[in-house]
Amino acid sequence: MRSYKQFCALAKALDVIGDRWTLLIVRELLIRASCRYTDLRTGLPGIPTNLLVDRLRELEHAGLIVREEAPPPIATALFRLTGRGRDLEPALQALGHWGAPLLGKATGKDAFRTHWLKLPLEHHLCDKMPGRPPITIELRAGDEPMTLETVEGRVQARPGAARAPDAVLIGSPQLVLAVLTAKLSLNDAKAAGLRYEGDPAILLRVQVVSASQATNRRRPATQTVRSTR
Amino acid sequence: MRSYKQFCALAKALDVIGDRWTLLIVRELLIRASCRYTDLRTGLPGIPTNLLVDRLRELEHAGLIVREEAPPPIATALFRLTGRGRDLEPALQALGHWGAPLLGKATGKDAFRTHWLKLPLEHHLCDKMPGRPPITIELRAGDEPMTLETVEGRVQARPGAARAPDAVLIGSPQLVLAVLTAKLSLNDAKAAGLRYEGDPAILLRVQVVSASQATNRRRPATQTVRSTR
DNA sequence: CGGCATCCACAGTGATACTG
DNA sequence: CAGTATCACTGTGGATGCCG
Repeated sequence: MRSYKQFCALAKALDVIGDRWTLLIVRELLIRASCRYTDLRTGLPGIPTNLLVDRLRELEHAGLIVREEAPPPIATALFRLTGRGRDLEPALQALGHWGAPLLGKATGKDAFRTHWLKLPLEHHLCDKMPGRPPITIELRAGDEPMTLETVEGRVQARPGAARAPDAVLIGSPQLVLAVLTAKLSLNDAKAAGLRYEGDPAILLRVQVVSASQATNRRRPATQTVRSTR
Repeated sequence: MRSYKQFCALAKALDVIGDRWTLLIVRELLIRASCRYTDLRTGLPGIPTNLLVDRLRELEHAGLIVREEAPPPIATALFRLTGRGRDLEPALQALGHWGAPLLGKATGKDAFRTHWLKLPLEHHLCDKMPGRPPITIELRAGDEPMTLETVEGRVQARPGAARAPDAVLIGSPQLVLAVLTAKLSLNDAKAAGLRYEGDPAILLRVQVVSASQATNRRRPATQTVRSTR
């Protein structure tokens, strides 16, 4: 990408990550921590292979990722974020938060990968009863199942099915997301085609509060405005 | 911009603001609140005129800005952000925060506009002695002076010189920024060419604490800004 | 002068085919 | 599997022209 040649932190950031596809590659690596080339391709439907290679080289050169040559069990190179790359997470979350309303008018023709839910869900959901025994919720909304688990008051998401889930949500990504973020009540979602197995109280325990504000984030000493009211 | 066609909030956000120059236009409107076409051009050195027009139309179509036709005193159209547009500020701040370290290796050939300092400074600085009488600091680092004023524990920046500043910083953008964000001590900065007029204690009152973390943010959800006094 | 529209050379992108 | 190579196309940047 051409540089904007402006002495401005935002412009400098865009000089590095403003290229098409770049932030989506970072998204994949934030979700997976360690990706093979093929993982990236399947997580980035639509990217031309030459662009993926170009971007990986640029990201490596910019110090946001490293390519590691095959630890013995695997016969391929792995890509992972450096600390500097992981530092982009707050910016990605902010952009994702801003973009969330745009998911409403999704055409249904959009590609979807279940693991894309990981960042927004871990960011917005939290365990409201951290004292109780942990729970497990399985989501089936796309190419593969995803499991939510409560851990120390937070909610962690990982790809794969759960062994003995306390609840299971089955439906379109739109519906599953709308229910978890409380934009839709469970009953409304059921009416719209969602299938729910398990005690409805399970859902309430992690469901986001006001559909817009929540705090699941670790976040150092000084915290921003807390929405008490 | 072509859509990524992914059911992902980040991808949807990039569909809207991922185009080249778009976020920099939003930056200008966050700084100025109301811009003429010419203000945008001078605030965006390097942008081709046709691209500016294209982007303004796209932004208007996407509902991030509105163009208002000339309130009588002025004989031109004005552009301003909608609420949806202003909602991008956290994302811009996050990206700017991430990009800040890149300003270190600036070539000196970069363009600079003093008003670009407004967002980062208001975000990072705060008044550590909000009980004391307010103070005023004038910065001279680029095309025009900029004035910092303490208001209710926060620091506000506005373009223009101060009438009776308690301190004046004169030097390159790099130096002025490094001193205010405490990446450089006042003495080191002076040695590097900064000129400082006034009591050094004035600077300490607003200078950022740890060079990385600070909280100056407004945002109790009630209202945005009533900038014009 | 402010606010564009037009033209053109070229770099970046996207789709597909090919290879070690 | 992990890329390279090719090529049509589109978006960008730079210049310049127009008009009230």
